[in-house]
Amino acid sequence: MDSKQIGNLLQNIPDSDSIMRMAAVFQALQSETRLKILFLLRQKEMCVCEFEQVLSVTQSAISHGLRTLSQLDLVRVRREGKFTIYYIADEHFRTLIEMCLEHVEEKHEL
Amino acid sequence: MDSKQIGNLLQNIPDSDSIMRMAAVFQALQSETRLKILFLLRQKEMCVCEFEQVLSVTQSAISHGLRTLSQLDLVRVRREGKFTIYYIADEHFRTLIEMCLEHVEEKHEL
DNA sequence: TGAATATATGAACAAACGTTCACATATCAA
DNA sequence: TTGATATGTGAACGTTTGTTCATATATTCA
Repeated sequence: MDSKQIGNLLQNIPDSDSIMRMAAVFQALQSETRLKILFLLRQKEMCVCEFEQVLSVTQSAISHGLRTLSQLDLVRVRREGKFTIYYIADEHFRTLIEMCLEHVEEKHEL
Repeated sequence: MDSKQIGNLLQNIPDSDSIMRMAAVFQALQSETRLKILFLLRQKEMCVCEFEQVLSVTQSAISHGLRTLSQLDLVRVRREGKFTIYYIADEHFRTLIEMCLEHVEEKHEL
C-alpha cells in the first residue's frame, strides 16, 4: 500500500471531531438502562417518576442516565409544574431507535 | 400510571436478551479506534498490517479491536496466506455504517 | 532448517463507567 | 409556612474498558 492510497483511505473517514461525537453517542447507547429509557420514550413522553415505576433501578440512576442522554441532545426536557418530562429529541434519532427495534424483531423471526 | 399501562409499556420494549445484544453492539461502536477500523473497512477489505500503516495505534490494539468486532459478527475474517483479511460482515451492518457517515456529513453542511 | 513477516493473546494498569447513597433543590398543596 | 412529592447532583465504589508490553503462534521464503 503506497502513501497515496493511505492518504486516500484517511480522507474518506470522518474527521476527528465527528468520530468523537459518534463514539460519544454510541457510548450513551451502550448502557442497558439508557436503552430501556429510550425504548420507553419511543412509546410516550415520560417523567422521572414514571420511569421509576417501570425500571428496576434507583431514581438517581434514571436521572443520571437521562442527563447523559440530554447532554448529547438525544432527548430533550420540558418542565410541567412538579414534573420534568423527557422526550426523544428529533425524528432523526427516533428513526434510529425504530430501526434498532425492527432489527431485533427481525432476528426473532428466524 | 396504572399497572395495566406499566405492563403495556414493558411489553413494547425489546426483551432482555435483545437489549443485551444491542448494548454489546453499541459498546463495540463506542471506541474511536474501532470506529476508524469500520470506516476503513467500508472502503476496502484490509489486513492487520494495512491498518497498522493507517492508524496510529499498536498492532496489538488493532488486533484486539478486530477481535471485539468479529466476536459480535460485525466483521468477518478470511485467511489468505500470510495475511488475515477482515471485511464488513453483511450488508445490513454496512448500511448502518453508511448511515452514520451520511449523518455526520449532513451535519457538516449546516 | 532459520530468519523474517504477520497476527493473536494474556497480563497489567490507568482511565472511564454505572450505580447507589446521601443530600440538595424545587414545586405544589394545605 | 410546613410536609410531601419530584428531581438533580456529587462523592464513592466496584467493574469494565482500551491500550501497551511481552510473548506466542503461524506462514513464507531463502
